[in-house]
Amino acid sequence: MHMALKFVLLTLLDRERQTGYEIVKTFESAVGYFWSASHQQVYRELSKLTDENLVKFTSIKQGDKPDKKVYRITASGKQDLQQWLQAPVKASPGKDLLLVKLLNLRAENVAVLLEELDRAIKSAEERAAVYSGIKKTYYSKEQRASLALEDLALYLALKKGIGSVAAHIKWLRETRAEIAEYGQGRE
Amino acid sequence: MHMALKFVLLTLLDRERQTGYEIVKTFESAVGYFWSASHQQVYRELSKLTDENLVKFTSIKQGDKPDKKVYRITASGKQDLQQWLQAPVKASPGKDLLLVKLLNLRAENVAVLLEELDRAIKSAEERAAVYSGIKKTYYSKEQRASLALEDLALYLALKKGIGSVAAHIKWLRETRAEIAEYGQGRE
DNA sequence: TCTCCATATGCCACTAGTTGCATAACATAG
DNA sequence: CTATGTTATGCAACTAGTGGCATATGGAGA
Repeated sequence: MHMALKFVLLTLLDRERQTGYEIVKTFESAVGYFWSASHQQVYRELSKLTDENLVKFTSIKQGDKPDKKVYRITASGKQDLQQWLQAPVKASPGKDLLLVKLLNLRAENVAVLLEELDRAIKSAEERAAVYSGIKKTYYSKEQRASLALEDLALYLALKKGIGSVAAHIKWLRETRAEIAEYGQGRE
Repeated sequence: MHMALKFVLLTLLDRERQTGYEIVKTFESAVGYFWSASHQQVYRELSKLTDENLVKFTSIKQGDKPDKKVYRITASGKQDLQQWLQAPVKASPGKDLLLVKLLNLRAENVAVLLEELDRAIKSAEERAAVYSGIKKTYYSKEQRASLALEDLALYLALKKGIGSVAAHIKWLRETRAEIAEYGQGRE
């Protein structure tokens, strides 16, 4: 079983009617933190989903802009989506090139790997700050108290992001310290 | 810049000479927690790396088993690897189908999503137990004290795994509780 | 004019990943 | 004998992902 993008698109179109362009924009914003796909992929998949009658579109002429196709999920599409929801998600083992780089750890590579870790720390801290800002702006205590069930997912995704980036920063710092200590002559 | 598997293979062959089969086995054990590739991919890539003179192999006849090719990295390969080490790693935004599923959150899907979360909690707890067992078996305090620099990477990978699975379990539990609370009629 | 940006869609060629199949050598169990 | 497992390698077909190119409509700036 694969076809993950299919179900991502069905999910998004189940929430609201959208153009391919809007979906691509979604992947560049909120959803982009936990899914992404190029516009070529999106249009390719939408075309297939249309052929399979899982979605349909309405063409709309826009005077000031190019024409657009607004897609919506069909009843068949809803069925497929519901079946997918019932099926267990297979967790995909991640790929972490930073850890691969650390496999190259030996005396002559210590400096370059410490640089990599410093970059990673900086980048992770920036990401943590972004998440924190999003939380403050969109999910204050009051805003969270009035969140509808349908709007909870993005908040939960944010919480996951916050928790995992914090754990990552913790690990990065400890790793950096441990390697720097080896570099000091421990080995 | 892509070709990630290329550098994973160069890294592994820089550490020790190996057959394609051994590399695949590596992806099924320790390294598999942070990288993976099918045997078809491995052989395809090894073939390309050989054509590009980044690795070379020695064919060995084995009486009781099929012949094998033992690969090793060339000087060119080492150069390529070193250049890659100097270059910043691009963090790839993850893909999280569980979060995509949560986008389907509404009253009629609460039960099925709670089931999914329960499965995820169970699975994550099992993974945490595996990591804990590995730490206890291979990385006791004494063993860690005598770890060579070259052997640190797998320990650091384990630490990362432990930290991130803990954060994940925390989030899963909080998420489950929050959704169950909505299901109790908060909405 | 060109370049960049926005909205909007699409084709093409290639790489990376997946799945199925295959061969060769051995072993064990039913 | 078949089935399963191991060690060992490889081909083929397909899907998923990436990067480049393109068109169409508009805008702004150098």
